[in-house]
Amino acid sequence: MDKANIILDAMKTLLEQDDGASCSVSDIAKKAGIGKGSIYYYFKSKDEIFDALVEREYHQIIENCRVLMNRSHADPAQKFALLFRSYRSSTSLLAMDHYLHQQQNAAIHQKSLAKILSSLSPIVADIIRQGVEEKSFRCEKPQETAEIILSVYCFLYDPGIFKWTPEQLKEKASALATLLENGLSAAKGSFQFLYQT
Amino acid sequence: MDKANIILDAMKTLLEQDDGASCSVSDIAKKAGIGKGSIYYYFKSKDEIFDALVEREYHQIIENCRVLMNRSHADPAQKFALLFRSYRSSTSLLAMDHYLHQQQNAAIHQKSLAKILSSLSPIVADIIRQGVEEKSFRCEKPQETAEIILSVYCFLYDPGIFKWTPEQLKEKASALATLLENGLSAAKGSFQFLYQT
DNA sequence: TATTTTTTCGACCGCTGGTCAAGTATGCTT
DNA sequence: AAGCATACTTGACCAGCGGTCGAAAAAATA
Repeated sequence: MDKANIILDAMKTLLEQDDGASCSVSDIAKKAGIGKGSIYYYFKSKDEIFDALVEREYHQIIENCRVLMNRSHADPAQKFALLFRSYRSSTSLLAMDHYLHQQQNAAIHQKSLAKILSSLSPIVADIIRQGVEEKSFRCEKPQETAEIILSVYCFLYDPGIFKWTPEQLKEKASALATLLENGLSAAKGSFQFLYQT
Repeated sequence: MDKANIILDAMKTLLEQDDGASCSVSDIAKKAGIGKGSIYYYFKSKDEIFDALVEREYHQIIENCRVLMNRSHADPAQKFALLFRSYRSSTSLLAMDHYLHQQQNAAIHQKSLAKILSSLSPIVADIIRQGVEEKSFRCEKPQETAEIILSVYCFLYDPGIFKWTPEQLKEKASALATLLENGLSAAKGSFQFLYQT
């Protein structure tokens, strides 16, 4: 296997340890079974390792979402729900996700949120465009609107940033659903899936 | 003056310098004209100094916003614009902002964003409620809706997370304005202030 | 085989946030 | 004034960090 990927695996393993283990470059080297200097032969900084890991871990998930959307012939509102559920279940399998929500991993967490938003937003934008074509939505700026929706999802719903109760989350989801239904001139109930589990 | 505030002043001064990066505890001590050990007599960690500074600096800004809103008798849309501009100009004076947008400070950055959102959302919610009373808005969940608006503002517009060009920012602001106008059933153009200037 | 190129390595560097025993200033009690 | 306790100050010191580097080993090329 690629040496770079061995390093990424080592880091991932460290991030998944629940004791909140430190994740220094030396630790990564030790876990990967190589010298610390070798790390810097493949990556030029620790930040670059972070970036590469985020890139690698989320790539497959995003790709699955993309394929799912391309294959689906459902109406836009249903596609929204489908995408939402697919993404939800994928990330819940990602053990790393849970550990990103710890204070000490705030930097990589932030990067991964940015990656998710920029990768998913074109997919969401396509759904909105389809909705506009089929006259079930009205929206002049699908890409930007998608980013707005996702930023709420990434930020406000993030358990690492806010500690909402399930009831509070439901209220927020319901408010978002209403805002979107009116904001996109969609049929009432189109976004019910957001707060129904 | 309070010793703790002298320390905070020293840190603030350092953060306001162009290079910004060098802000070690030793630097703070030197600037404050005290020994490094004394810092730890008043704060138990560097993070705690950060927290105290964020708390101190944002408290006044938020308070100003609150007073401004209480005194204003404008209609809700104008209040929105007023709040938006007041907050914008206040934070632009806050040189600290730049420091928060560096990788290594992601944790405290996240904390300050959360603080901003939870402090400002009740104020925004009150504006929405006023709009509902005056029939210029329609909204069932003002508090949650306020949080949604602010989370877009805190996350998507954050220069530490995303590197949008001014043009891109304007597009997003315009999309948000449209979404809010429709989402709150507000008059067209109510949220123009978001993307003008 | 000889020579060049790629890869590995850990001692080392400057710097960080944080600790601590020792010392000084302050104010209270008698 | 003297004795004493408490509040405060200090910089040398520490472990650990991300990152560097020259030397050595391994692999590729001739």
